[in-house]
Amino acid sequence: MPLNTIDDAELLTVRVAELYYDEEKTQDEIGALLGITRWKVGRLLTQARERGIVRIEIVHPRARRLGVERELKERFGLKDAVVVPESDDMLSRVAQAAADYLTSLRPVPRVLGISWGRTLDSVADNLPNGWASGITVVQINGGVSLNRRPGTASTTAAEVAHKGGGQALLLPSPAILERRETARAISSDRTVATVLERAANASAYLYSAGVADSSSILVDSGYLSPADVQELVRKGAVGDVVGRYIDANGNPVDPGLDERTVGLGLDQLRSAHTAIFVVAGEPKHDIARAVVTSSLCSVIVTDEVTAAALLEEI
Amino acid sequence: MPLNTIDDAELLTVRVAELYYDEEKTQDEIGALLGITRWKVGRLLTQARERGIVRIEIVHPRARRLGVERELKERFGLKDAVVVPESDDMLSRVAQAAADYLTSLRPVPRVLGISWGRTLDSVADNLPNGWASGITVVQINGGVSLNRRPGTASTTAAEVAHKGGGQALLLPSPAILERRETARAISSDRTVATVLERAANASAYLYSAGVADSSSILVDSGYLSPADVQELVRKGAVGDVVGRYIDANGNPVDPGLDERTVGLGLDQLRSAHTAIFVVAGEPKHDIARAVVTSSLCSVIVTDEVTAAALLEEI
DNA sequence: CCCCATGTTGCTCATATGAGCATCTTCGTC
DNA sequence: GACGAAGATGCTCATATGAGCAACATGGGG
Repeated sequence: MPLNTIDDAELLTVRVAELYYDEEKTQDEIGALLGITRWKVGRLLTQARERGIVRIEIVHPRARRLGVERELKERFGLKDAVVVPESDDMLSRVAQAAADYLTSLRPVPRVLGISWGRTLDSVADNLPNGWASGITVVQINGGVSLNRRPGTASTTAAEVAHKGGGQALLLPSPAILERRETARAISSDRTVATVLERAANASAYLYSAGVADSSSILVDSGYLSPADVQELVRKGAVGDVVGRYIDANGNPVDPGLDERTVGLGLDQLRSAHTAIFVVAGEPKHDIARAVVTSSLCSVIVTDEVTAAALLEEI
Repeated sequence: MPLNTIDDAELLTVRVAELYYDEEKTQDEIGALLGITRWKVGRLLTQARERGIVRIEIVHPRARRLGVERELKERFGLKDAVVVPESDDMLSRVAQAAADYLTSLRPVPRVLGISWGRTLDSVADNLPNGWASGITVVQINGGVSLNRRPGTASTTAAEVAHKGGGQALLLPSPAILERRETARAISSDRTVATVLERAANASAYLYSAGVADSSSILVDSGYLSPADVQELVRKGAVGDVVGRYIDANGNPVDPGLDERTVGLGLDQLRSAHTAIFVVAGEPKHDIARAVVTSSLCSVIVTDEVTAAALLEEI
């Protein structure tokens, strides 16, 4: 007794799909061959695609997932979304995609505000020379000098500016200060205030986010101790955006800390016309969710795993 | 410096492919969107398919590999070939395919000669009831009674016949006898001779092959000892076809043994109009090669791994 | 600097294909 | 067995697409 789990119509569908896609026969020919009308052949092919018997895949390092992008845009009211397929090195794929996006962004931004970190670094690396002409790149959060690896924060901005045939405007301030008063003072100092003002008026922003754990670049750079981060997590922090720790709802998790942080405010990001959020990797799913649900970005660039996590019904 | 390994034209190709296959836009629309003519879009799509950027795959347990089938037919001058994609259980996939092939074979054979073994068993299992009407199934090589598992050889033929609404003609003889004279005697005995004669005039044959090692069903059934097989291998045996051990050139490896074997001769198989050879699995690559290169079959049913091995240039 | 070889582009036109619709089956309900 | 709903089928017709060709760019040798 053959358990004919697979029904006859399905087998026919498979044969039709083979003849059409593998053998490149016309629907007419296939109809003649199998003794069915060409319309039936056409319908079977539609079914085959719908039911996943025929799988059409675009295999390329720079391929994107337009279907998922559409879903993201609809679900979170984004202006745009870029989703790249899974791969071994998703950070660089996503960074590449972000660089592509930036390059083809119209109108070309005159002033671009950027944050810094490993992700932004990678984006800078992937930008082609001449991606813009006469761009002004403004750092939107502090970060000079304290880093162990020299100049991470500033070189990112410099590279982006250099490749865009323009100049970088660095924020000459630590990311986080020890006392609120110092933060206020430095923010109103002319050298810093000027940059913050340019940052506030940037035509577009490009930034990433950090995870709330000791692997954060803010810990690495010495601004926070692992214990500080643990405390923030206890208070509900899921990660940081431009140096500011937020909870799942996108609100600063520690107002005191927030006041000690120098850089663009979250609300300025929220009201920006173009705020491109670049995020890749499993550990950043929570912070990514916080960012998109609280409208911190208008454009997201990410990998399909993160996108899927964001789209999961809760 | 971005190492632009991927050239711009290729990126365009990818975007076009995405819009066409994922977004289901027309070539016209894509042209308008990307500022190129629809003919260019069409050409890029052709390229994308040729260069493997777009991969179209038919995912189905009963899918086949028509491209490989064509190559096999050409390379080995076969009347037909059936190749199924790789899977966990290739034996049953191949058997399923063989059953499908037999069912759709035109003209429907009146008399079908079959061998026996694990592969043929599986084919029988996969045949649907009513696959033919009034078929006569003739066993083409000996094999009664000695088996440990009762009746393997005969039940296969019986099942094929039963499902085809006909009757089985069993070969009432051991596969291999101890003395040449006994083999001659039994072959000319009326009960056996009649069957052999029907077998010689069958309108189609369906058979598999065994590997020349101790896992062979001929060893399992007690006709040969592992030592016998070792000796045959030493003489160049790659496996057996309808009980007869052959070398890589398709010649009997041990004439003495061959004379002691009861059943259809290899030359009768070679001159048959329709000889369907069913073979699956890595270990049978060598015997499969011997069969196709020495024209023992006119039709092969196999898996794509075996097919690829056969097509490898030597 | 010119010329031919080679490849690329935009086109015409024949063909392949899908949308939309009328008709025909099939099957469950009364 | 009659009836209607849901689905399958074959068709017309507008549209999408690929083949084939002429015009055009490109890029080495002379």
